[in-house]
Amino acid sequence: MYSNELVRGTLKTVILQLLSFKDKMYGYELSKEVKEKTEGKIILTEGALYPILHKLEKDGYVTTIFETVGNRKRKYYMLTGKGKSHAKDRKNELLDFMQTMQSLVDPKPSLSSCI
Amino acid sequence: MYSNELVRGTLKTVILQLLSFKDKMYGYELSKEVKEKTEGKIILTEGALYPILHKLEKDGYVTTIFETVGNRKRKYYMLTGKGKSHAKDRKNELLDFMQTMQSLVDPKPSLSSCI
DNA sequence: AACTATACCTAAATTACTTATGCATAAAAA
DNA sequence: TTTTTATGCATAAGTAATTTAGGTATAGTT
Repeated sequence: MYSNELVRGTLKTVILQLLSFKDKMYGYELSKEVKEKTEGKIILTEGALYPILHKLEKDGYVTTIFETVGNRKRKYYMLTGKGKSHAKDRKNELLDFMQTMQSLVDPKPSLSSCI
Repeated sequence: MYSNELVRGTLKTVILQLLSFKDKMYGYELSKEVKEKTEGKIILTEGALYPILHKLEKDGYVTTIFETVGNRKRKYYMLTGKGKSHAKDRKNELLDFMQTMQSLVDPKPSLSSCI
């Protein structure tokens, strides 16, 4: 588990990115996916998740539909055109930021991450 | 300029890392260095900087000495042994986190960053 | 004379979260 | 059979790292 300060601020970008990989996703699914894909190192709690999703909808980045799958009601989120564009921007900003941070804390990085 | 959310949470790590590169640094110097090294993309404001430095001192990660250089009083910060160890830990956590984020938002990264 | 740079500091406000709680259904374990 | 775990949604109070805005002082620049 990473310290909260580090994860704070990246969650919206993560959600936007995961939504861009699929046609639609629901909240619980997003929560599970983040946990699985990060091997439990990043936990997207419900208290963070749902307010972010609601804000994305309010800002016009996602639209929603309810679907009932085997007696379970799910609220699916889908990126709008504006949302897809926003997701790309946020991703590019994050990648740029991480490169800047790399050069700042590790001026002479190893090439171990390269094939 | 990156969005505040993104930078928020990384500043303490950045400061610890910059301090680990030199024997001693003072506040204003840290502020200038972050701005220069990131080409203005990360601004370490005084309202963030000084509280962080004071907390680092309180927590025993740095010690301080005052020096007067040409009528200007500077407060120099130096990492303690504990501070050096902490700086390494924070750096490793940040690098680990960034790798996790990379794989999360960019599952098939380009190799453009490799030589 | 006013502005910019150097150099330190603090305090109120913001905000993205954490923690805690609530509701409902279904499957698994005790 | 009763309780825990998993699924699925949601909100609300509290926390803490900042931002924003202010203060003090000296020195060089316009």
